[in-house]
Amino acid sequence: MFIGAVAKRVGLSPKTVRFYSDLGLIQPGRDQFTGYRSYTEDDIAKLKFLKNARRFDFSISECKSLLLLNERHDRASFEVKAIATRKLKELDQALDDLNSIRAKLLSLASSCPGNEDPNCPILDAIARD
Amino acid sequence: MFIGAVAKRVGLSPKTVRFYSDLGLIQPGRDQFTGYRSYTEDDIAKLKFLKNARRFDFSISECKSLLLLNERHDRASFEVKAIATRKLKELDQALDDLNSIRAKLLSLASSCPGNEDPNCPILDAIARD
DNA sequence: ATTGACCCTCCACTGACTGGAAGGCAAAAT
DNA sequence: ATTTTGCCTTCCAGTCAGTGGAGGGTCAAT
Repeated sequence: MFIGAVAKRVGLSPKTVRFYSDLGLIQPGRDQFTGYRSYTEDDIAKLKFLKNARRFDFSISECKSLLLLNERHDRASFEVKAIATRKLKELDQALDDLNSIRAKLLSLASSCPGNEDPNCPILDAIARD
Repeated sequence: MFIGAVAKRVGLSPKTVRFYSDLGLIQPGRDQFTGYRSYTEDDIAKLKFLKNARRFDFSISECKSLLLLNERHDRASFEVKAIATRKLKELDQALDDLNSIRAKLLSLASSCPGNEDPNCPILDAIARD
């Protein structure tokens, strides 16, 4: 199957699929006459795996590791869990940061009249030394 | 004041301060003989403003708008509040996304034994079509 | 005279793509 | 028969907000 049809089936853009093949995450064959990238069902399964892994905010590099673990049948589940746990920590950190920002901004926005008047506690807070 | 001292006082790297002057966010004068960027107290206040605004996840472009509003004394507070409210929506969206990711990943990680065994529900979930 | 601490500009890199130009190939519409 | 369309290819540039480094000028102290 060629890249356009593959992309549609997997739910990625052809650009992204090409990008993943440039990175060596997937090694599609080539049509002997046209030079088109040619994907097997196995390649397509890997692309789906990548798409799903990316949705968990795993980096490309982490996705590569997970892909390898998925193929390595003598893996240990703790190897996978370690990656997931590290990602969870990152997510928790990011959530804490965003929550803190959100709370501060919400409080400032709430105290801002939002009228024609120039006086604005949001600007005051940002300008505060 | 020159860029190194300014950066220290504001809490940004000299690179970043230079970057902001390249973007035209701040227009420091130049030392007539050395060509060094030369910052007034006003410039330093603006840099602090930028640093604080960036901490709220405002983009550089939004920071520029906020900076202009802060200087424009005939502004209306609703102009500022509109930017803040839009950012709050973005933050809420990002938080929802992250929370959903986190919940799914946590549930998967919890169901993974994390032992020497190859069987792993995390990989199973990612590989699932 | 030289060292060290500043400063300058310019280029390249990050991550994960996206957009677009320029061109090849094959089938379908005119 | 020709043109259009719709694939596909490669390569270059841009996104965002910086960071890192090379190569070189300036200044005070040693």
